[in-house]
Amino acid sequence: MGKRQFRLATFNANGIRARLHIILPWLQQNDVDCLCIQETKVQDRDFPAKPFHELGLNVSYKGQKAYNGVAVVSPHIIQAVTFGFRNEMGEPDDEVRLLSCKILDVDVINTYIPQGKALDHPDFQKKLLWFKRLKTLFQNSYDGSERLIWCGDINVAPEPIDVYAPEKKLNHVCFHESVRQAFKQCLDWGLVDCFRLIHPDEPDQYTFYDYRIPKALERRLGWRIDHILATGQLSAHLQDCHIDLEPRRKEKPSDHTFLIADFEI
DNA sequence: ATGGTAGTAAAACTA
Repeated sequence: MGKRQFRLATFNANGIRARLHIILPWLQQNDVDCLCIQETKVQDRDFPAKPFHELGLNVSYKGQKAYNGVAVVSPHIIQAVTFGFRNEMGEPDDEVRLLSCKILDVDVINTYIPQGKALDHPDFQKKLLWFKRLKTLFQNSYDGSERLIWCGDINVAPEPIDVYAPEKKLNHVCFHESVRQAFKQCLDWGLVDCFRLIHPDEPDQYTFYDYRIPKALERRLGWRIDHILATGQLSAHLQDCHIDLEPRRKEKPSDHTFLIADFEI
């Protein structure tokens, strides 16, 4: 394996058709090997594949009307694409929230994890279960020695430093002790938080700013809920990881930002 | 204590 850079980015688009004015110029200016997108909010027959192809980029995607949807964009061949989990019957489940693929010999798992709605809502139990299913997927499909990246909108702020006013968020579905633990137990399989590896204790580093909070960015009222997690042998070759606030500076800004990691592979 | 905005897609629903 000759040494080369591998740049991966993740972005919750919150409607990919409404974010092309952000995503397409960004792809031209940022040489990524893989961009993972969540919340495309479009069914496959309406997915805007053409503008990506016109930039010489490949794209794999699966979505549904109005909600969810995942996509991967790459200048390389997107290999071994699968969607969702497999149940006991071998049937796929949650296909519009999980895209697995392989790019340049790096295994990539792009996820949009359920937000959970409320602690006492059935969706929150589904969210907790998601982390168990993911750990099982890691255990069953990988041996830990691969170059594996799990990324996406994880909908968890892992530590108090990862959200504003954490003392007021203890019963929030993205910060409750149970969900933070579920996330951590998943990482225990053998994954490292790339952002915190580079920036161990930098506060006010957020990937999401709620539209409903006026001047959230200026007031630093955000969450670090989008993540890039890498296996040991990959994280050992992590060169950089940073949040790109470009989507917030455009007209029609997005509520999430780009998170970017550079590896040497 | 509640609502604040945005996307999808056609009235709510999700975040």
